[in-house]
Amino acid sequence: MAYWLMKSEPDECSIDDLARSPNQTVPWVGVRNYQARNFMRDRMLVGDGVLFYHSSCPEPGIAGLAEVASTAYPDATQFDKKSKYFDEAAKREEPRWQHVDVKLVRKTRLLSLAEMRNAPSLESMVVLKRGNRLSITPVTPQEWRAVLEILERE
DNA sequence: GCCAACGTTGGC
DNA sequence: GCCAACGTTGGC
Repeated sequence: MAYWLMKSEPDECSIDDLARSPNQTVPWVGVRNYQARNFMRDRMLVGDGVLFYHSSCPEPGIAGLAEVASTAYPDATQFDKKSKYFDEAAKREEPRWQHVDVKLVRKTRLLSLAEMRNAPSLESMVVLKRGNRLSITPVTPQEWRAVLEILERE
């Protein structure tokens, strides 16, 4: 059992969008970074914990808890010329991009980026490291518990 | 809109 | 393999 933080722009898919999706599940399409892809392809298992994070928005932060709901499979948008995620270098017989499905566990209060930065127990989180831009980052069990503990305080 | 940080591309 | 140029991310 592993834990992850996954960034989503609320304009694209917010925690409420996730809650309204069929089975409260969305395919995590559009990742076009090899390191993030490799996490999904090589390390994610069904049931892994996910911190659902809102990025590139007025109030960035953790907006809910989710879980990995599938192992990785090819991202259809890489072959779709009309998609903004189209990748003309991707071949059907050798898909370059893969993704997992993510299912809502529960919406939480927003644990803002500022509050995350202020929490000593979250200091080691990869997502808070200077210059980090990865949209998917590993979370340690200790960090996961610390996030839950902070959320339970209110 | 700015800009730091980092990833990717492509010439050599 | 090096590295400059360029593109993207994402907080502010």
